Amino acid sequence: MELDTLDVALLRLLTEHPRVGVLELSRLAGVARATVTARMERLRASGVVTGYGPQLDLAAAGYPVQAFVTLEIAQGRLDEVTEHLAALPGVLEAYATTGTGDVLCRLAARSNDDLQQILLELNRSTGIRRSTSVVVLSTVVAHRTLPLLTHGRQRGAHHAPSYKNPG
Amino acid sequence: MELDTLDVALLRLLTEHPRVGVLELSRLAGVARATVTARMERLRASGVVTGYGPQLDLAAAGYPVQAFVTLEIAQGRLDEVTEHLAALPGVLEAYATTGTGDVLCRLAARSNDDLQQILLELNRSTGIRRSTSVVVLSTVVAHRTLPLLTHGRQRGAHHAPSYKNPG
DNA sequence: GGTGAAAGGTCATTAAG
DNA sequence: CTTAATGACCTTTCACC
Repeated sequence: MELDTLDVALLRLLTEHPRVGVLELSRLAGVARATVTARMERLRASGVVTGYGPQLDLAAAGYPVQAFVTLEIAQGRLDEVTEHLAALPGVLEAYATTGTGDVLCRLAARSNDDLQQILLELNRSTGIRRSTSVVVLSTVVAHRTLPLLTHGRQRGAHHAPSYKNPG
Repeated sequence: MELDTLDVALLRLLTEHPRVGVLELSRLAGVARATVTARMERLRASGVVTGYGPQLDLAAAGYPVQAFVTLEIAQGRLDEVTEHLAALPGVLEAYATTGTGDVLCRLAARSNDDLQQILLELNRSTGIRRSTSVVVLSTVVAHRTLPLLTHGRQRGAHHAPSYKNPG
């Protein structure tokens, strides 16, 4: 779905003033309340907004150590590894990628010792050929999406850059 | 801060029923309203909950391509690169890490062409010696934190595993 | 626990593509 | 003509004191 200015404005307002109601949101955005309701429903229905769950600072919650682990998977055993990863609470997210590694996953742990335990558990999967891990030292750019939606409108990259559209 | 069962239960309820009020939350959790209010304030004040902003599916919003890029930074030029990364909307997050790379960052783009543009812009920083990128093919484990808080209670990893705490 | 104030739902009207 | 926004109605529900 393509987001217009109002959509992005609403998302920004929701980000800055997290738990405001629809009425105040409509005031802040300068549109009618029903409009806000309709837009939010549209964003939800289209799958752009997947939820409004609380955003957690894992470090503050007692998990100050994070790491990225690149896994090489034995041929045809991704499903098995997927199950294994999903069963480990320390695995925050995992993605299949191109490159020499096959899966990149992100871990959180209470300490370096705890991280080592998680890595050991992780490597107990026989579907994992090899793993390389790097520990997060500091945050350079904190997680964000609004700049992309606001300024990332450099279209044309997929609008026929050097050849005309077929047809 | 250490989270107890009620804290985790509230966070789970907030995740599943995003925009419910405190009253219904107290009913769902089976505790008094004031308790919920106090806990939520405590979670906010302690920094565990940083916000309730909307969670976005970038693919649904028109950015289906994601990539992880490992950067090697020229000695002492991390600040310069940090500024550069922060100025690029396509950079979703970035972390300084151990390992042969110095910074791991995550990008989103409208297409592979768009991704290439972003990578070119990224590499225009003279503080970046070398960059290696992998493209995300699929999600193996979707982003989550609740399993960690719920089951990730294997404490003791930082409770003097093989040596006593320094006195 | 009481009270002022929103949320949520619906709808006819109107503006714009 | 289709789609979307609007302002107004109402009832229920919540947040605050």
